Amino acid sequence: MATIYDVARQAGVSIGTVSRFLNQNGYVSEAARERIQAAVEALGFAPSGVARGLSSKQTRMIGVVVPDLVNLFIPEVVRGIQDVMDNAGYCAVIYNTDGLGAREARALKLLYERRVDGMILLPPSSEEGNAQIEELHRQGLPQVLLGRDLPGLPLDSVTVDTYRGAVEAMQHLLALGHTRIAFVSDRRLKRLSGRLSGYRDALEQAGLPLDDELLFEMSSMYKGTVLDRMLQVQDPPTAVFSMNDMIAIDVIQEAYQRGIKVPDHLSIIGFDDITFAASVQPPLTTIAQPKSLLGQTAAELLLARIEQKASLPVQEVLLSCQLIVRMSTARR
Amino acid sequence: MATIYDVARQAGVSIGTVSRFLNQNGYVSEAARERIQAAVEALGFAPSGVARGLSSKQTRMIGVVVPDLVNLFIPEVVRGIQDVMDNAGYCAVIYNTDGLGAREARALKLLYERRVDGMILLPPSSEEGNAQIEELHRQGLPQVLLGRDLPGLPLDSVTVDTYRGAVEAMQHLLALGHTRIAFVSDRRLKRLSGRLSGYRDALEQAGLPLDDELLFEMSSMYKGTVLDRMLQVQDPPTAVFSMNDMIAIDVIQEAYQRGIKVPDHLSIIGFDDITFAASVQPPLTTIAQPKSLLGQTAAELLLARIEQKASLPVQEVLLSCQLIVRMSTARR
DNA sequence: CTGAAAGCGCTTACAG
DNA sequence: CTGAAAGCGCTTACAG
Repeated sequence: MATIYDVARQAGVSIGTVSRFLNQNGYVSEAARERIQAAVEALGFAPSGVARGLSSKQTRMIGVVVPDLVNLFIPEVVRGIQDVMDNAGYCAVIYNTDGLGAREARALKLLYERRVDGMILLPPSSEEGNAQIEELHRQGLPQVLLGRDLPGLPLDSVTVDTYRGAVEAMQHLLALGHTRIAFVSDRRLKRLSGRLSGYRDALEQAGLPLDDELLFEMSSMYKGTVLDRMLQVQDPPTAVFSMNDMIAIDVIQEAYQRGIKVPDHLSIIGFDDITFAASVQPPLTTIAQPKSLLGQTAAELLLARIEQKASLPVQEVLLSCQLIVRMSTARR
Repeated sequence: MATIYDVARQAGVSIGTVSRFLNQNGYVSEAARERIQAAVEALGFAPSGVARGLSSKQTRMIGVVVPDLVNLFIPEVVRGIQDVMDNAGYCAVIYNTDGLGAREARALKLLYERRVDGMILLPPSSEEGNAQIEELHRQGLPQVLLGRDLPGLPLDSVTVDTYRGAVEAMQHLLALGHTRIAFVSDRRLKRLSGRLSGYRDALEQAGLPLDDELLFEMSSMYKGTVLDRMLQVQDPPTAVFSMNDMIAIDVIQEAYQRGIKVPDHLSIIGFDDITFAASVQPPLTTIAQPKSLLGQTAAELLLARIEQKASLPVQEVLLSCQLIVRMSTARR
């Protein structure tokens, strides 16, 4: 593999000159330029990012820690991150944690050893992970939180106002005349409490009672029976607010199997607006999260932080959701 | 940021000894061990992967070039790759090409500059990309092709026998008594021709005519009208073999909107078995691809290649598909 | 068991 | 405009 020495020798100049040519900083005479260019091509020379990283103290790599790539939501966020980073000349190293605290801490450590210039961290948060984030922050590593927070640490972050989104989802249902509205959550996503607060507050504001019987949890334990449980409630719900689209789609399917028509007999609204939301039958009414924008914003915050370090004040960006009305909700 | 020099000084040994301790090769006295360990912890020392990479000439990073992360299929494959690589102590740098030849070539070049120890390359292939692959192969970089081939280059590869899968899909439909079977493809996926060949051969073997009128293309241009076009054929199809699940699901939705019952009036079979296939209504009969296994196998081939380089014979692994019968297909 | 030294392939002042 | 030299933080024989 050709090195800068090979190029220098073949072009009859010093490595310093080749370096200046490569980085387009400092002067290089036209004559030298041409010879170097020719040598680079003849040798198929590609400068070593590793050596560069060592001497320049920046790798132009960033770490992205995600809970799961096999989830319709994450890849779109990652896409947004990569688009921005790619443009800025950075590579993204993606690490899966499976939502496990131990793996999160390990991912952070490994990425740090790799000397990434910064990191973007997605949920969920764990104690081990948080401790590691704190440690890295102390070491001066730029980090941006995406969709999660870590009280007490002055870190940049981007979040979606899911509370507001939940309120909007509820207002949509309320405006359609529903008064018995179920909330379906997922045991693993307990932390996403903004949605539940929005559900509660919207109900309260509408002067409706908060009935714990209308709170359901879709766990593997119960899988496939949420709807059954709903129907057993006296004065059963006429509408369902699901904490995410995946769950909403499962409920739609359960309804279909029992001959319950959506939205005629039951209205269902989801959350996220995953790619499939528009393709199910009936197309799902949902609260869209700005997935790509989330990623892009996080990337931009990180870039700014990498370039300015401590001199920049901490930024916390809050993005808003959007109600997408499709066919799964109707007047009661 | 602490370096190996800081650790050595604090522990009262030379950096060579610290290095030996870190890599657990060579002897280090018990006394030295303890002092070094203490110094490492006190300083929060994490050895620089960059410096390591430069001197050891291996970065323990691999590149993964994918067409698109926002596609139910890819993330699962990537997952399989990461699981294996992670275990072997490698990081995966993922690069998106959007299926664009120019971006593919660029991705390869950038990854090479980063001195990844090897790469796994997913479809589609492009001329620019192929030229770059050839160039890198000449430079001695280990590369594994996943789900694609590049005739003429002796590269390791893993592929799924989609031809066989297509034949099985067709045999399933034929066994149900269908004789007029449509094939729906996607303009962007023209290259995935194994499926089409399987469709044709199965028909031929069954002694059925090959009717070009039954070949449809789902392109954005026609989007939403495939079914309409199908119904205009005289003696219209009673079953549809779709080149992938996404398309199959779109067709199901179109059918639903026109009041055509699946599978009563029309049987539909997909390909891939994406996560959602089981969640649509009716649950989709499909040909499952071993997504995670594809990734794992590619990772294992690459690992072997990295360790043994040229001494290993070229390996070409062919994985098989599996028919998953659900509810979208029925007797004619 | 341990240290001194060279080397990995670049960048970056510093002279000239 | 250009070269010589130091340095980035490790690994790896080589002596001892």
